Amino acid sequence: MVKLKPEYYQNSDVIFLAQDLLGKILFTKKNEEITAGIITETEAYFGEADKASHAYGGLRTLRTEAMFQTGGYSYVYLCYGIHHLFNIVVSQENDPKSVLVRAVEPYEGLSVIESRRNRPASDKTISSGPGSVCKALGIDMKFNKKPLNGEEIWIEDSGLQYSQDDIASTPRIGVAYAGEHALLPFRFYLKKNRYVSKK
DNA sequence: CTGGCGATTCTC
DNA sequence: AGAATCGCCAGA
Repeated sequence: MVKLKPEYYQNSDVIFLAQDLLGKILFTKKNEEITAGIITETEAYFGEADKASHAYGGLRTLRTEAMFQTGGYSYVYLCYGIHHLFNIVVSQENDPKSVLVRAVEPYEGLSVIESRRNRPASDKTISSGPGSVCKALGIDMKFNKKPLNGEEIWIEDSGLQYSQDDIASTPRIGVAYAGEHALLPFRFYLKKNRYVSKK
């Protein structure tokens, strides 16, 4: 397998990328331990015009700064004071589009993932939900604004291909405040995979 | 400076 | 159903 190249992420079609990233494999290396998961669920945030995005209206602050970088970087932030959430920044510089990774299927370093989550890898809740993904793969704020083709965190192309029939789409989770954008069907997941936050 | 709240999860 | 828990942002 090969790491996805920076050009892959510089596509401005975040709706396409959110679906195309399903089946790709997210790796992290922390304390010399490598863990990885197959991406099974994503959400697309389409930038300045998206009322559900942290970058709505072009809001550029210390927190959202990562999203304004060129595609191929990470955006990690803390939610509810407890949970880390991991996003893939896409498109070009100053176009703050991103893909939130909401669930993965454990792929490598299973024993490490199991001890981080204190449950067996066969339990589908081990890495379903954006906070759980980060805990399973050891992602914290130190992983913010990192290039996704580096040595700490990266994504590989598994070669898996899916058709539209394999992918379900629903409104995004937890964005009821986003007015008319709350209902847009920009959450995507693999229908046949158990490791999804909710069907 | 201060107050309210969030792209959530776990436990009761 | 409710708690945990804190950084971020808006408003004063």
